[in-house]
Amino acid sequence: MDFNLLTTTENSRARAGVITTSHGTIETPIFMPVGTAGSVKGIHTHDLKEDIKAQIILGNTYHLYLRPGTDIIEKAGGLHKFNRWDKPILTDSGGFQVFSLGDIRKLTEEGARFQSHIDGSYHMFTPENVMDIQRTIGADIVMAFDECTPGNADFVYAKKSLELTQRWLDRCFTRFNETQPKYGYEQSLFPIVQGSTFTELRKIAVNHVKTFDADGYAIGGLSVGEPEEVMYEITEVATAGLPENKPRYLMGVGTPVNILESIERGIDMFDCVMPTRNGRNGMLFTSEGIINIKNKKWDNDHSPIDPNGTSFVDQYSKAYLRHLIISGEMLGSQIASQHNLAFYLWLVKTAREKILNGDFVSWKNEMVIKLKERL
RNA sequence: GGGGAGAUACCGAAGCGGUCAAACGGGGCAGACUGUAAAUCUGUUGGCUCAGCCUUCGUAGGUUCGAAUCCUGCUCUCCCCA
Repeated sequence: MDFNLLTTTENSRARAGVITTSHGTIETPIFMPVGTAGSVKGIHTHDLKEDIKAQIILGNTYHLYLRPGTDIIEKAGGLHKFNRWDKPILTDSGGFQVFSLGDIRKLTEEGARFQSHIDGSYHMFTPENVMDIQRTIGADIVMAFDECTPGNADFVYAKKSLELTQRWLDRCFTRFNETQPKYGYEQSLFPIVQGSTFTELRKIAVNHVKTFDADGYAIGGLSVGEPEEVMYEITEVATAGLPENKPRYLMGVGTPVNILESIERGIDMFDCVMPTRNGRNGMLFTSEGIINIKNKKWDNDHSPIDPNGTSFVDQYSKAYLRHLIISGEMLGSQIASQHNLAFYLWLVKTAREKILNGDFVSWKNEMVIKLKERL
């Protein structure tokens, strides 16, 4: 994998670049739609590619391991073949599930013992087997197995948690480096910077991950309950310390505003369930502001969902989409998800253009005001 | 013609003398959602000059300190037998 940093802006840390992988290039900053169980919920890969213009999508180690199971994915020839997505894929390691599954898991030095949310069966994730599973899934970018520290953790816990993540990272790289890709193309391992809301810990984490000459670096443990200003502050601390010539990935973020603010702070890659999950639940992100399409005021509004939208679904009317969502029609979820994803991709693409043109910051400041508006 | 059952808030449906403005579902309205245990979850749903008051349980009366709940008349629905 290769990263070519094209430009940085003078009055901010925002940057534009190109990542080259075995499955094609990714123009950064980029948003990566989340396809947890091997599918971006409700969206065909055809539309992902042709309409939404996604360049890379996510899969999830935990979910794919439990179902359908790595043996089936291996038999398929890897996730790209299994789900018919021939562009880059990134898999999350399951670290976030270790965090979000709460009381059905237990952390030890060895790894995370957890119960399947599907059938309650017991499983063990270790840095080693998570690397092996991700080798089998065959993602272009695989994530280190970490503990996603809660946003409200105290210093003592956060420090302990970071140290565990660091020891696990060493083991991840050791295993990763002693194994080979299974399908003939290169894979890259991204370490994850933890340290919760503590600047001091984040700096330690950054210095640690830098000791590995990784193809890219992720920042995790944000947007997990801490105040937004803290998230921005920590993002800034992290990007300031990370290598310039490698992509930086802010995991799990976020709202359109979060994304623009984080691009300004030097982030290149994002993923978030928000466009799809909130879309299914009736929330639309548009260039004019946020729409809750379930609200009664749209019931007789026959204007397009987003007149400036780039997706073909944007020509459906608000009244029709409201009807579909209210009626529980699956097409409603699909249209809303597709619109939101197309909007997110438009947003990062436009941000990129503005960075390349040198007028990112002024554009961003205007956009942020609009994007916060509730229509 | 004879016998029986029933009418409760937007809909369905509990309640069967006080703790009932009335359970529960649905529908309506609103909110939440950030590396997806989410096509999920939460709140609210008679009115008002709102820690109180007013109007509501088919309808008109009655019994009672007190009724959606008991009694009588009326109206309407449904079922069975002729």
